[in-house]
Amino acid sequence: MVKPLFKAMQVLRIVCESSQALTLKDITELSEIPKSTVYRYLYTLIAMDMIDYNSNNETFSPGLGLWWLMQSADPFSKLRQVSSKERRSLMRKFNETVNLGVLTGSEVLYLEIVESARSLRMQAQPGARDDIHSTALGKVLLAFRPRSQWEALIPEKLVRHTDKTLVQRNEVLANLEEIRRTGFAIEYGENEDGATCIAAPILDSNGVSLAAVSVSAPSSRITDALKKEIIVELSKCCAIIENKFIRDIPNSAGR
Amino acid sequence: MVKPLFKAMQVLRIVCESSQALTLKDITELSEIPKSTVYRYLYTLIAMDMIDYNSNNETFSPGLGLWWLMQSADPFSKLRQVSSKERRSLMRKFNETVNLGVLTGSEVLYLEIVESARSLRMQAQPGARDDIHSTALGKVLLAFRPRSQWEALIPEKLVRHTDKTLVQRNEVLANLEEIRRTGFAIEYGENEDGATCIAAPILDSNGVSLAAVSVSAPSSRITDALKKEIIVELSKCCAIIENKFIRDIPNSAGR
DNA sequence: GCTTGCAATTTCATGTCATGAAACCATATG
DNA sequence: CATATGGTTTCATGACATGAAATTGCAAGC
Repeated sequence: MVKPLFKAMQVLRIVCESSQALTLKDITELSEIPKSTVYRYLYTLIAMDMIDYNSNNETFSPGLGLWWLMQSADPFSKLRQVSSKERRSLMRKFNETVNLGVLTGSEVLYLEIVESARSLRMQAQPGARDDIHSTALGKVLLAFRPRSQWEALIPEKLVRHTDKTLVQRNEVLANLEEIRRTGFAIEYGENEDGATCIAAPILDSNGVSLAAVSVSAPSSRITDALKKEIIVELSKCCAIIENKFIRDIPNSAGR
Repeated sequence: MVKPLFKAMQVLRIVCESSQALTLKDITELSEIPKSTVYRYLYTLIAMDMIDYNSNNETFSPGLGLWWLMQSADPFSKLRQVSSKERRSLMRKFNETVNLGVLTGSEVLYLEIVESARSLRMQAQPGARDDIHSTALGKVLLAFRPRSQWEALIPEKLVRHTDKTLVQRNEVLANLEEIRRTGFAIEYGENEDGATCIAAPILDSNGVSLAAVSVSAPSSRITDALKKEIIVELSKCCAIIENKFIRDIPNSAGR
């Protein structure tokens, strides 16, 4: 474990996670690392373009270097690109918000959101996270993982978000079984009151979920007929993405 | 200048810029840093989630940590989000590819591209770069910068991309003046044969270009009438984005 | 204009710890 | 079985990261 590297990354993280540009003093305090040390880290990171220095107000902010790194490194960029058209057309079809998410750690991560044009619509920011057990996206992602992961990711004690949240581990596990059978997840206000969400998985060639797509809308708008239609279109959409993705993948099958 | 940090960043960069996952040996050779040192860097970076280790084939690839950093740090995320709907609707209006770009260093950087659905269409990848002097996007971005920057960014010797490329500095400077007067740039096959591109700037409150939007299409499809229409719609689009962006900005006016 | 305060730089003696050669280990290949 | 290849660990060495403290630079207050 290389200490200067470790500490410098903390500094970088602090700079990146702050919404405002920070001064040396700020960073020193937040990181609890001596001033002169932080100073040298910053200096080095600036030389590498990881951090920008604004000489007007003597503040530090995230630099373009990171962006360059991501440009080639973003593990989801293929997924996003490949799926972008399908998700957009799905959004237009029902005029409801369409989300793309993946499992990270024990949460769902929203990668990208195509918002509907309606004024009453579901809203979230890319990068936001939610619990697995209370979202259709989360449950469908987990359902299509090896069952050995289920127990690890669904703890005994589950956070209640609304009246309808499943807080019993057994309930959730049963739900996962059903999702795995039917191929999609549906959730009525378990995560947020009045919000319904329908999700389907994007699977790799082994049948393990890579990502999932969901349509989320105010419960009031989701009639039974519409629900059926959404499920059909959503499944179609995911199947197409799956296909595209698998055909596109050879370049990531290294050496 | 903190050496371990500096070298570790090189390693990180190598891992990120490679299209395949690399082995320790690969990285050692590419970075020309001793094996054991690279090993420790990698180990540390893995602990920080900046790099992923795949134990199956003993390879290293970019990790999620970077993605998290970018999530909050991406200097263009606001611009992208704020402009996304306008650019999409512009694409639909003419069914031609719409680009969003910024100036970095002495090149144009394509931030995001909304592709038209036509089979003959302009294509580029986000993160791609082009010369300033041969693209509408580049010229419009530079035209709306202080004139003092013009000379610095337009060298005496200009690279010729096609028959039509302006390779005389004076020609380009005159062109910039005109663009500044008219408010948009148009380019017929100066960068690529048969490709026409029309661009307009997104300006900050001082009239300096932050970014630019362009419509690019095969020259054969761009009639005079269509050209005029595109210019009108493109200008409208940019004006709307400008407005949204300026209204949204307060949170980035730090401390 | 002088002083005071605050934050950014720079200095420097100290000893930590990053370093890389070499040894070691695990696995594949002939 | 021998050999090679690449990953992992060890270890003595001294380079260099470190942080306290001094210095500079700037701005506000008196």
